[in-house]
Amino acid sequence: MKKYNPKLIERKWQKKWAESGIYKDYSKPKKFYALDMFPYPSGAGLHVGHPKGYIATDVVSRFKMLNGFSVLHPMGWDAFGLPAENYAIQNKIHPEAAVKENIKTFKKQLGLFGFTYDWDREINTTDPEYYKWTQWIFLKMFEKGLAFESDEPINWCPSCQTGLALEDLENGLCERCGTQVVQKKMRQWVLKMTDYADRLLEDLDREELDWEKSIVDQQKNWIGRSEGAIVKFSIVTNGSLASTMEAKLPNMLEVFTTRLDTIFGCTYCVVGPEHPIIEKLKDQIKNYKEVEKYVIKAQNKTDLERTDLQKEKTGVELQGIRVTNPFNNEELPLFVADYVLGHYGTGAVMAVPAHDERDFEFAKKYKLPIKKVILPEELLNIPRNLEDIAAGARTELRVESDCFICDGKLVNSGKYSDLTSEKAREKMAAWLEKKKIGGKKVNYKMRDWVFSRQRYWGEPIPIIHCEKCGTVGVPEKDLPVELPKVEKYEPTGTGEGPLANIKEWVNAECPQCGGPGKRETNTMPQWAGSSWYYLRYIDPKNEKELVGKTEEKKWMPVDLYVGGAEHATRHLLYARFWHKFLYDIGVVSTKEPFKKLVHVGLIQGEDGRKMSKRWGNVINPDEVIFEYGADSIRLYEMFMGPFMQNIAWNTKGVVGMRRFLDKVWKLKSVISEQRSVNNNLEILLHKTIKKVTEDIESFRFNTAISALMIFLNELEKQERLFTVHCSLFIKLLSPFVPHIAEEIWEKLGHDKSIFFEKWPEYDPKLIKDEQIMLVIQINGKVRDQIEVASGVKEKDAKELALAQDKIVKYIGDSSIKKIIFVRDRLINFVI
RNA sequence: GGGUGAGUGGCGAAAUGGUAUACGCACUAGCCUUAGGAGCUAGCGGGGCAACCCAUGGAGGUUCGAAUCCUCUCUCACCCACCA
Repeated sequence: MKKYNPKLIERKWQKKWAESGIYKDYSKPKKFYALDMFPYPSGAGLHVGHPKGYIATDVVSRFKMLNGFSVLHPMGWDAFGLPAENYAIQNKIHPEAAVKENIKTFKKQLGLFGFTYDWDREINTTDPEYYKWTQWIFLKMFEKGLAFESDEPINWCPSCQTGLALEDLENGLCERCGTQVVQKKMRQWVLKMTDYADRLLEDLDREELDWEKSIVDQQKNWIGRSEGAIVKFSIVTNGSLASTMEAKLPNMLEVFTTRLDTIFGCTYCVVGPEHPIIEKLKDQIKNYKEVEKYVIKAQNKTDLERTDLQKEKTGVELQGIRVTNPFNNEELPLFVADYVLGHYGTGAVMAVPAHDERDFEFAKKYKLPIKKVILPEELLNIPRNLEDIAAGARTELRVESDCFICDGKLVNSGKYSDLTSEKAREKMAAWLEKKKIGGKKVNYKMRDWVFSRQRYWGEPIPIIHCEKCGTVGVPEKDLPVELPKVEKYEPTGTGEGPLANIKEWVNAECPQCGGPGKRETNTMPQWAGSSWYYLRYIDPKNEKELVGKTEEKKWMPVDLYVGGAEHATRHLLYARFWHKFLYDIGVVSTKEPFKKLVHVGLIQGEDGRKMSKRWGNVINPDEVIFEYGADSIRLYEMFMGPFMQNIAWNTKGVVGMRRFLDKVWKLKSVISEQRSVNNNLEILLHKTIKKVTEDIESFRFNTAISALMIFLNELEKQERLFTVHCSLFIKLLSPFVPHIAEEIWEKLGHDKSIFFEKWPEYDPKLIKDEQIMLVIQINGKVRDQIEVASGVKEKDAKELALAQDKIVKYIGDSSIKKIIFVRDRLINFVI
């Protein structure tokens, strides 16, 4: 018998699979679309952590094939964007060349694992034939008014020299390079994602959406819907209402609040430093110099400084300006303070120090009045019975500081006093609406998507600026607008993209009037191409449409999507947004793109830290495969623990998997005859079929594999092995370790691939043991166990149990108070 | 500060109200071997000669019975964070 030699076997089968194209049978009636988050091909190549998710989708894909599904399992490259470009700049290669090189490496590395990818469907986001459609989607959004130009200040990374979306920040630092982001006012393309906020939120609760709770919660949190109200405070300047229409001065200050019930406790109002009212009322503000100084200082602060929770709150009163609370006509001071954010709500708030911690802090510092208008309900119904107090009935009653931020009952609130917070909010909002000075309003934390980057390596935005016609979309027939090949592509830092330097590219005819125009020089962000790629796999060669209708209907939605949890609020939100837009314009037929979403846990370095060059703890899969074989690493990564959990790599673990496969390999030589007998092994086999089937379906690969190991251990104890047992066992193993499974299958005398076989079904009659071990407990403690026929009745079990010496001894003279009998499991005597 | 999840042998972990520690790694002893980063056999939570007792971060509770459910508490990880 030859030794198990994974190198030979794996090369042989990978070649055979590629030649025969067994994975490309898309003719079966049932479909399954298995998708991995495609990688961006970095220069470092794959480490052992990357393939974990890919292995899982491959296991499920093969499992589904065996269960009679047509399986679409594609792979491609997300190659635009900052990481690829920064890598190219650092290594002084053109990004296009770098990407080409890196893809080659990645593809070679992935090839070693024996995945079922249909490489005919390979896509690359930097391919003009691909980004033609990315640009097409942008144009459609532009046509519908969802893509527009804006001059709002945005987050600017001084190191990457580009604007960033809110989603690209980590604690106010650039997510890519860690540089502090600054606010910069500049012309930007923005996608109106907030128009879809409600649908993005609501559809997360759709029944057919089988997503992990943590990711659903993260998205909900990010979208951040909050129901509140707008209240208009009238503005009083120098003692009179500022409604002189001639001067066009604003006469109302709009604030947003979720706690309208606390409005009688409002003792001042605050606007953020960005608020336009400051500029507009500058002549009325007595201390304008001081105010201006504060505003400039606040604007120069980085986001990190400004949002630092530890820092003390600061602000300046706008002297000469007062605002009036419409509910009680009280005149209140107005402040500017940078704890109020310009971009959320109306950029202005009513401050209620008694019931908001931030206002409380500010009011204490500036000695502003604090007026209580909400009391905890418990305080109003103090229990008469002192014993209740002793019993802890009032543990809920805790007023730790003078600031009470929960709902309760209103006091000192005019006709609204004695109402609960919830009721008061309803009534007050209704009153505001009646008086036309505000009303209910829903706000979102999520902001529109800042969609332009001042960089070279991205999809050109297909827009031409014409002096006469303004911004004009490039006609569909002229797509793609190809990214020009240039020598110099470093960022300019001026706010224009590097493309601005290429005169012959920039100057273009206006598609509308034929006059001189200039091309848009900003490019799209990294996330553009990945926002719809799953659709292109379905119909990658289609030149006329983004995706053909028939093909789209056949494959969508994606049945299984596997990837890292870090994409919960960016890629997954952007993709859902684009998908909903494509649904609205009739390109796709499903409301949501991804049916089941599973996130893959990180594989950390052997030192428990994140695998990275910096720590020198990177494990290269090529070397592991060279040493132990692809099947061993596949098996190990699925066995190492719960799929979603982060776990440190341990090469010793791969050794164990190799030992297991060595034993599997040896089995084939001792198979003696083809016969089935009904014995314990048969029962175990059917139990194993059940367990492996269920575990693969629910992503519990680790326990599926352990069941297979238990079965092998049992097989090894047998004197004679029967072909039927071994065949079924190999089939169960095949999704995990396809190469060795094929080889053994062939050696067993089959001339067709094991993946043309049918997945084994268990016999429900066989998974019931005939004899079971019945546990005997006394007062819940295990004291003995007896072998009895399964399905034994309580009466018989009791008799048998009470006949055991040990039990007799334990019970002694005590009387049995109660007997608990759990069928086929235990009998418990309470004495 | 908010959200989510998790704490079980030397290590990765299993068990979702019913025999805690399956399976794998590491380790120990023995066999085989010129040798072993190979293979085989046995052992492997702690204590005890034993009968047994004690153990799932900690403290209570519910239950005939709790790693699992409830209350409090400690620790760790990830995500969000002045969102009014």
